[in-house]
Amino acid sequence: MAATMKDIAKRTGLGLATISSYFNGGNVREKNRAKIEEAIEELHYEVNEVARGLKTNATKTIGVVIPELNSIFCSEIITGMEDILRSHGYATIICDCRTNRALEKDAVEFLTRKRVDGIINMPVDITGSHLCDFQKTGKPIVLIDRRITGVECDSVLVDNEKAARDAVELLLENGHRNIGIIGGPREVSTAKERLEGYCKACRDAGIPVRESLIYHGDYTIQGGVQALETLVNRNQDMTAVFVTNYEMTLGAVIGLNELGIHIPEELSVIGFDNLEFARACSPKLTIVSQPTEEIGREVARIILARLEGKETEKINQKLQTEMIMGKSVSKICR
Amino acid sequence: MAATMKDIAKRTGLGLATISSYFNGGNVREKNRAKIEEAIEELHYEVNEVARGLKTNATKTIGVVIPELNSIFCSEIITGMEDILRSHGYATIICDCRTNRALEKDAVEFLTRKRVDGIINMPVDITGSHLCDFQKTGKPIVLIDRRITGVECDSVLVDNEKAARDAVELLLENGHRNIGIIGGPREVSTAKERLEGYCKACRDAGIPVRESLIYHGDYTIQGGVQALETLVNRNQDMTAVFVTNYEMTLGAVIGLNELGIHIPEELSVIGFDNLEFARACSPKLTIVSQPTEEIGREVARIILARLEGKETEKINQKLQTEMIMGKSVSKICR
DNA sequence: ATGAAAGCGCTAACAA
DNA sequence: TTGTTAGCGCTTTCAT
Repeated sequence: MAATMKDIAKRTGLGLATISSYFNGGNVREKNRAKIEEAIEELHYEVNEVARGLKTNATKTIGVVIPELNSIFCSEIITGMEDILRSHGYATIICDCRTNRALEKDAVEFLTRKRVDGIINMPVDITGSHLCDFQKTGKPIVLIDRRITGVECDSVLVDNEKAARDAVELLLENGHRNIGIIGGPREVSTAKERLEGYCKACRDAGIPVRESLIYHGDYTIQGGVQALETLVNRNQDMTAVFVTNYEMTLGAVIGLNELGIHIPEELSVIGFDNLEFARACSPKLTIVSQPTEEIGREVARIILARLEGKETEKINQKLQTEMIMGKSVSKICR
Repeated sequence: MAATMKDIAKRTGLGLATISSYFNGGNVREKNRAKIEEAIEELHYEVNEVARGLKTNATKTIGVVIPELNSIFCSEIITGMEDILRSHGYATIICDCRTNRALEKDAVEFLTRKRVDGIINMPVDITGSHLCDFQKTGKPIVLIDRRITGVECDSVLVDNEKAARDAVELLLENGHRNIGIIGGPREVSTAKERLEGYCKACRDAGIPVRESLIYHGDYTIQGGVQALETLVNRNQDMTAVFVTNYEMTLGAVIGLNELGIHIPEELSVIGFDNLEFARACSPKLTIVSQPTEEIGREVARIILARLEGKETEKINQKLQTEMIMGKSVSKICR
């Protein structure tokens, strides 16, 4: 068995309170401090955070529930976030719910039993019903990327409408009129907002929105392949396509590749996320880039503030995206 | 405050042991069972796993320490693994140590304090010194992907030598003689083995290994870009290059792109991992593909077996890779 | 089948 | 500053 504080007390002849005080930054006489440190060394003592957690009712653990770990948008956010949280003594338990509402609910219950101090969630269930019980514990919840209807809590989102508007306007400026969009699932807020940006940009340019140019994808690679094929087949006059997340962008490029369609001569493309992938495409892909690092940092900052009891008003951060110019958009002269 | 077993006891008039027995599959009279269930419902009771962990000396939590979460090889392995572990009631705390030995050591100590029941590690420190103290607890450690020298434990590896040999032999069969390799860090076992496979294949074909064709990269994207540029510059006669992980493959493709070198006319390429990226390349990239899902499954299986006290002998799994044919290798006629 | 009580390793209130 | 002690919520004997 591992050494306990009792062992240290016995070995040093001190009381438990002194040892505890030592670990919690209290005042301990220099002599005793040395004794304690020696004992720790000898016994290879490590604080038992489980026991501490039981007593303090705080596990120093944050639960993270996301749709797909194996998605670069998620993993980039988590990387930065976890770094900060760990440096503040918090562990993160990550639950990948495979874009499945039932699994998402399971994950939150699981984390509730684990008594995590807070939950960070990129929600799949837009009603937020999976979070209701946890919220009753009074512990903080921070939402990433997507809005939900049922639950009021802090969130870090991206200005998706503007992101899409920027992309579509770039295409319009280059003379494109028949622009396809590979959107996301109808119920996901980011997808709605991106589609809305697309529609607004078109309308503002006096171009009627045509249903056949809109494809509601599922944010997966294979979905992107299929979306591209469908759009190409049913729109002979389409000269450009805007793809609204990374996985589908990858899928669309695969589709174009396998159909032998050349970018940008035959079809202009604007993708989403993953700068490095964009650079690896030939010609380099023009993309909308989300500030994943910043999202991770902000989420960490917000939940830490809540855990320390700061911040009273709801925080609803909205971050901006950036267009990264490549060579995948051609100029059309009429 | 959340409800406790005491609250249920009070509400049902039963003793604590009965409630506990109910939760742990013991025999409880049907009448009482119903009463308990009603109370759970009413009080929104959720087991406190922290308290349970303190008592049972098992947290039902596994620590995972990896070099980079934001690497597809890692995230694919973790995805499958976490799925299985969670379905067995285990949480996974993931620590991304940023390919840094000091952070890796910190992570293991952190997990030790958290009293995780076991550690899964894709090691950065090849001496394994970061694992020594944890190993003394008698809890299981499973290594992924890389060998270490100091510590004896279960591992799930890949046959890297064969993987590299397959790739190089394919190039040789197609008439290539001046084959470059973008290898990994000298001290990492996978890199050594892949380089060894490259060297053996060359020697077996009667081709002397030329130092200038070997680049020791760092397994990062930017490292891949630089490696490719270096190899191309110092080997005018190089007709093919073998890249030994995904990030560097992405980097190499970026480099080729930016230098305007065509695959495979000017340079044949064999990459590593990420089938989808390979499909998105034009022409489709030929790659060595590692069985990430299987690795994840095996790791989960092994650590679960250990946790249940099964398995006595050290397990050293070695899985095979697969060549996925694309069109990035040209045939050279002489 | 159920109840009473001890104790897992820690913190914190109180006393000294 | 340091020691004593109660108790966090659970499991687990040991009785009954």
